[in-house]
Parts: sequence; C-alpha cells; structure tokens
Amino acid sequence: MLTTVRDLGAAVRHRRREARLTQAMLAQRAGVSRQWLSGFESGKNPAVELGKVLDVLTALDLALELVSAPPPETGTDVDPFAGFFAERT
Amino acid sequence: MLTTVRDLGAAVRHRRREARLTQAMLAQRAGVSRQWLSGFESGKNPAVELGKVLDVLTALDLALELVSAPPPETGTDVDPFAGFFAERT
DNA sequence: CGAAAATGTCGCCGCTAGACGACAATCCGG
DNA sequence: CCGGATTGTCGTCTAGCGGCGACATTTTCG
Repeated sequence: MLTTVRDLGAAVRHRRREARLTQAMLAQRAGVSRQWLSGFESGKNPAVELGKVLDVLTALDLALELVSAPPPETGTDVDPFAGFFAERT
Repeated sequence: MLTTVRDLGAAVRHRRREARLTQAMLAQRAGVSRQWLSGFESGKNPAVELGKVLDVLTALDLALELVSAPPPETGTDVDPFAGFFAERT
C-alpha cells in the first residue's frame, strides 16, 4: 500500500529495473527529464507533479488503484460509512 | 483503474461526498486550500502536487496501489479491483 | 421563493519544481 | 584495474502551481 511519495518512487525504481530500463530510457519514454526521474525515484521531492508521475507509470505499463486505508482506529471495522463524527483540532 | 488526474479527482470527490464532507472541511483536514481541492476534483490541473493529493487521500482514509496495466497489445490482464469507484463516462 | 451554504472562478504574487548542461560519483563487466 | 555506462547532484532560469481574497454561480433547505 502506497501512502507516500517515497513509496511510489521506490516502487517505480523497482519496476524499472525489472523492465531493464535505464533512467534515461524510461525518462524519455515518459517524456520527463532524467534528472527528474532520478529525484522522483529517490522520493526526495514530495511535490512532484502527479501528471508526470502518471506518465512514468504508464510508460511502465502500470496504473493506480484506490484502496481504503486502514483507519488509525482500533479493530476490525468493516464500516464503509465510518467517520461521521467530526474530528477537530 | 486510475490512469489520469481526472479519474483521481473524480474518485476523490465521490469519496468526499460519501463521507459527507464539504470541500472546505476536507481541504482543512488535508492541509490544502479549498480552491485547490475544487480544481483537483475537477481534474483541471494535470500538475497537481502528488504530496498534496496523497494528503487528501489520507484524510479520506484512502491509499494507492500499483497495478499492472494492460499493455495496448497482448492479452487481457485480470484486475480484481476494477470499478472500485464509478467511472466517468 | 428567499437565504445561506457550497462550489466555481478570477487576478495577483511568491515560490519552487522541472528542464538543461555539465560534472562527480558509482556501478559493473572484461 | 580500467573504461564505459549509469546515476546523483550542482548551478541557472523559466513557467506555472498554489495560497489568498473576492465575487459569481449553483445547490440546498426553511
């Protein structure tokens, strides 16, 4: 489950290597700069443009799925409609 | 399967409404501006920052998964989670 | 129907991601 | 150990994202 930019970057790197592609190759296929890809895979920039990321994923024949994340709260709540009480800080 | 910023935005909007949150509320919880959220849900900006998007997803108890996307050619891949959210036609 | 809430949109502006070129640092095979 | 390939990083510059405030529009509900 991917919740951070770092996770996503690492996953991409893993996948790229499986596909035996260099950063330069993938970058070109995805239409981004090699340097950008380098930084993204390292996850050092939390503000990477989503569009570019998706371009890279596409170039790797990958896509995203939305999954419900484990609520911080305890237990086994299988409640899709959870969270109707306002949490305020 | 989410391959575009638009899809992601639409999914977020859907989810937000299910959670009975206004843009303002969600925006605040996620630490983004209301206007930004408005634009993101409309998918009009392909260059939204991934970090902010992830913040919003987290605020909605959602996360991302990487799935292999069917290459234009080749066989039909199985994706168990297809249609998790309503697809915009 | 009318008022309030929710959402969309505009202009202005600061900030920084990203492109590019160049170079250092690694990695890796022969 | 050496040479090429791969990757990381550093400047510089530009474009455009995002925050904010204000207003228009749409939706909701009494």
